Amino acid sequence: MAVRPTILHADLDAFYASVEQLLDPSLRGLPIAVGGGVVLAASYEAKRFGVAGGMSGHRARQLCPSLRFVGGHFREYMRLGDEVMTILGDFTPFVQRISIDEAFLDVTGSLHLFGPAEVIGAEIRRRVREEIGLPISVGAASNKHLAKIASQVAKPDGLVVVPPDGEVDFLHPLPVGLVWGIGPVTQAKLAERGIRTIGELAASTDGALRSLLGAALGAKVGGLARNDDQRRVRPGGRAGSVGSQSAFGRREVSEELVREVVGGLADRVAGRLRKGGRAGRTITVRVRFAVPGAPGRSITRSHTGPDAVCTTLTLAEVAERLVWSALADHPSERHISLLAISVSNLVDQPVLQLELPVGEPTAADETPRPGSPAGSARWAVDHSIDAVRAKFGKGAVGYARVALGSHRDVPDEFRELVEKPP
DNA sequence: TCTGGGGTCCTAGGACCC
DNA sequence: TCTGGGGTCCTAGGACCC
Repeated sequence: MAVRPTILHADLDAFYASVEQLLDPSLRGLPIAVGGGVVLAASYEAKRFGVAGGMSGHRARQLCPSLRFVGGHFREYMRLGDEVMTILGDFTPFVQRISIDEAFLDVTGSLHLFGPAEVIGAEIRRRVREEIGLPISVGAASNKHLAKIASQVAKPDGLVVVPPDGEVDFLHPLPVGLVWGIGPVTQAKLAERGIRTIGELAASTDGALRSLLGAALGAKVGGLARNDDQRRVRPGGRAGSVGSQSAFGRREVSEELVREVVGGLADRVAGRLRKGGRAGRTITVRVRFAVPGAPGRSITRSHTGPDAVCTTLTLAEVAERLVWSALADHPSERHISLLAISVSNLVDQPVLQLELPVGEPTAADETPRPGSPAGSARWAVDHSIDAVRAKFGKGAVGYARVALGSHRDVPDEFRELVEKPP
C-alpha cells in the first residue's frame, strides 16, 4: 500500500488588512478595511462587527461606524506574499500556490527531516510570524480538500491537524459551505432538502442530489466521504486566461462608449499578455446589462481563431465585433454597466517568433495574422509602446483610439492586483 | 444597495470526424 | 444508408473562489 500523503494548506489571515496593520502600527487592534467602495479585506477586529470581504463600503460603515478605510499597498502585498511562499519552500519543493496568500504543500517526503505535520505546521506559523510579522493558519490532512477545510477551521491564527483515523469524525459535523465549490447558491438548494452538514450530504442517497451538484462536485463529495481525494499538489502552473473588466455604472450604449472601454481593456489585456510572453486563440467578451434596482444579467460572446493573438489592435477589433454581436442579440437592452474581455487558449509566444514575418497576408480574414507583415507591424507598434511605457510610465503613450484618462478612476496598482501567482 | 476585478471549473448542446 | 457510438472542439451560461 502506498504511503499516505501528508498535505498542508497554509492561508494568511485577513491578508491585506494584516499587512496594513503590519506597515502602520497605529492600525493594530483597530477595525480596518482595505478598499473604498467595496471591502477587499477586513481585519478581524472589523469582522467581529460583521464586516466581510465583498461588502459595499456603505454597508460596512453601517455595521461598524468606527471602521477605518485604508488604501491598499498592493506592491507590499505581492512582496510579502512572495516572502511567505519562500518560507514554505524551505519545507518542501512541492508547493502549489493557489492565490496571493495561500498554498498547498505536500510534505510527505519531508516528515523524516522536520517531524510530523503538527511540528511542521507550528514551525511554519512561527517563522511567518517572527520573520515577516503576519498571522497564518495551517491545516493538515491526508489530502488537499481536507487540508483546506482544516485551515478554514483553524482560522484565525491557528493550526488544525486532522488525524488519519479521525477524518470522518472531523468532517461530518462541519457545514457544507466549507466544501470547496459549494457556495451560497448550492448551499441554499441543499438547505431546502434539509442538508446542512457535510455528514448529512455524505449520507444522502438522493439521486436528484447528484444532478443538483453536477457530476464533478458529486464525485468530489463522494470522494470526501470516502476520503479518497486523488488530487496531487502540483507546483508551478500558469494562468489559463488573461482578462480585464470595467464597470462604469449605467450608461447608454453608444459607439463611443464601446470603443473607449473596449480599447482600454484590450490595451491592458494585450499588454499583460505580451509582458508574459503569451498569446491566446480564444477571445471572450462579457456584456452586463444595466437594469435599475436589480442585478444586471450578463451575456458572453466568444470567438476562437486559427492564430493566437496578443496585439492590442487585433484584440480590440475582435472584441468590439463580439460586443456588437452580443448587443445585436438583445436589441431591447439600451443600457449596460460593464464590459469585459478575456483571452484564453493561451500559448507561449516567445517574442522572437513574432518579430520574424514568416506568413503571407490572409485574404479571407481582415485581421492580419500574427506572422504576416501586417501582423508584425502591429506587433512592432505594441513593442515600441511597451518599451516607452516601461521607461516613462503607463500614461506616457497610447493608441489614439484608446482613451487615456477616462477610465483611470481605479489606480493601476489595483488593476494589477491579480490574485494569482506571477 | 447587486458592490470590483481577476480568475477557475463545469455543463450542455451542436458541429464535425471517424 | 440515417443507423450507432465515441471523441474533440467550440460556444454560452453559471457557480464559485480570492
